[in-house]
Amino acid sequence: MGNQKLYKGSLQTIILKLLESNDKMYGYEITQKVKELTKGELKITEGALYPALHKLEAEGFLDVEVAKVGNRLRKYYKLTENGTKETVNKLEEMQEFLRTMQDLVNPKFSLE
Amino acid sequence: MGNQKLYKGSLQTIILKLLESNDKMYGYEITQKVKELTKGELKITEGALYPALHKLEAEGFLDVEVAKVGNRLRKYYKLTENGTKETVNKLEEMQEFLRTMQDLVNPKFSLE
DNA sequence: ACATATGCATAAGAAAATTATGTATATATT
DNA sequence: AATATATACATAATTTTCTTATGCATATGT
Repeated sequence: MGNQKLYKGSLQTIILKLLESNDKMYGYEITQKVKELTKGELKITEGALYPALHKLEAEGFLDVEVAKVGNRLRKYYKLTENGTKETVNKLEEMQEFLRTMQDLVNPKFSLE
Repeated sequence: MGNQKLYKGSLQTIILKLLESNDKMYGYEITQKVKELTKGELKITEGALYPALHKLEAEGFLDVEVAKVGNRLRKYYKLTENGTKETVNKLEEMQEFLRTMQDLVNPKFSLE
């Protein structure tokens, strides 16, 4: 780790991508999935996650469905129609960012 | 553009990388170089750049040399010994970040 | 009994940017 | 000659996005 700050700005995209792949997920599940997929490199904190989910919901990109499992509650989030479009946009932006950054820090041809 | 916020957290790494490749550069030159290398996708603002340079200098990663060109002054920055080490570290962190992010948003095998 | 895991949430503070503003010289355009 | 754009530095106010701390509650493992 130590490079957590590089992830600044990418949380929304990560959430949207996961929901595109998994139909519906709840908050805690997202934190665990990210930890698993990144082999522990990225740990999403609740202080970042829940506000982000609320914001995406307020913007109309996510729908919520509350479920009771045993005696505990879960809030399942899924993409709205607009959320699906937004996901496509965000993923394109992310790809462009990754390409640009790759070229900047590890240029194949000596551009600089 | 529109994805400027994804670059949050990567400015220091970009500066260090450019100085590793170009020996010495001044602030305005850095903004132009980045604009050129990213084909206009990333525009570093002065409000971000100058404080970042001052911070890197204060941390002992950069040395400054003031030059007068015509009637205007330039501040040339170059890596110190520690700055060179820091650059290696930052670039490794960046590579790991880029790999992880690539796997997250564009997995080759269906991991999710 | 006690620690850890599951599950939600918000508040205080820090970090890193954007936007706005300021100063000054040099060059190109009308 | 006047005006706009480019070059060159800098800082202050504000915003965005996160971390850290805290709070509540249930479930499970030791």
